Amino acid sequence: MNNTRFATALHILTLLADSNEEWISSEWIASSINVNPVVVRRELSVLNEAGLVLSRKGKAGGSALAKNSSDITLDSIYRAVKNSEVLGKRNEKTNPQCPIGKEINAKLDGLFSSIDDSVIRELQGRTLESFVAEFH
Amino acid sequence: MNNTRFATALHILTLLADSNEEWISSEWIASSINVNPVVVRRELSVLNEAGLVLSRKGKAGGSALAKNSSDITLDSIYRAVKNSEVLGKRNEKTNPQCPIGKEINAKLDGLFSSIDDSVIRELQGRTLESFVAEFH
DNA sequence: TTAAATGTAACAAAAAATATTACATTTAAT
DNA sequence: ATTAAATGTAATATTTTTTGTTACATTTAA
Repeated sequence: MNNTRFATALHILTLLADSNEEWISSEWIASSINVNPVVVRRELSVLNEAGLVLSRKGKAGGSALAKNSSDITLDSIYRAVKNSEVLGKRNEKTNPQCPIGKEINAKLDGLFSSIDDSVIRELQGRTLESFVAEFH
Repeated sequence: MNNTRFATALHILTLLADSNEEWISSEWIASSINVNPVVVRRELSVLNEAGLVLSRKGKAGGSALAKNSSDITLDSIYRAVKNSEVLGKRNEKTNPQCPIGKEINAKLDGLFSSIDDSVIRELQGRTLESFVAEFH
């Protein structure tokens, strides 16, 4: 994760959680994050697929949380936006002639996914509600 | 971490651990990983700074582990190569007019570093020796 | 019918990661 | 001493990833 997707997604959800059931526009969200509205809509679309937000089109459209912020744990956000593993990428063309090169990616698979799992577990213990509660 | 640096570093160290005290060349390491030797030398230099490997120049030069593989925990490798946080980057230009935009990066700091810490702890429990032992 | 919103494709630009070239320096061995 | 083989590293190029932008079809409330 060398990108801003998690920060963007959590920012979006924090605004929605803080908006008293109002449907807020991507334009408005974008101005808080200070990124292009299209970037926000793209992320909203991902969060929608993950079942975290609802959106509606048309005049008076916008987005809102799909469930209570106490029922949204941070791991679901992470999972929705994650596009790489914690320990990064493997070298894909390791030498099959070399005993180490031949096997290392299989070994890395186990390590990489167990580290990823530990992050997921850590995030499962935190809710959007408690994150939002940190703001006053 | 959306790069191959951890995989590359661990590959290098695995080869060194497996090499019976021989000093092996970056050329040889590169052919196992299948990357450019300069990439290997750059990473060796980082691992050297971290106190994990020794290198010597000249004919019959090469690299070797600086300490026993049982004394190398994976977190030291991770720390040496890590150049981004687990949850990625923050949006750097959030809106100071917005109550959320104004504070979110401070809140993310706490979250991001506690997740990073949990990864470090997880990696501390694993040694290079036991990783290498998985190969036969 | 119009205004204001989403949804998304297509493309552009910027940033990050990786590869390559070149060469100075070091050191062992002949 | 000279040579061969290695590291160290700067400079640059290329590729991949990330982010931004433009454009426009579609939806919906007023």
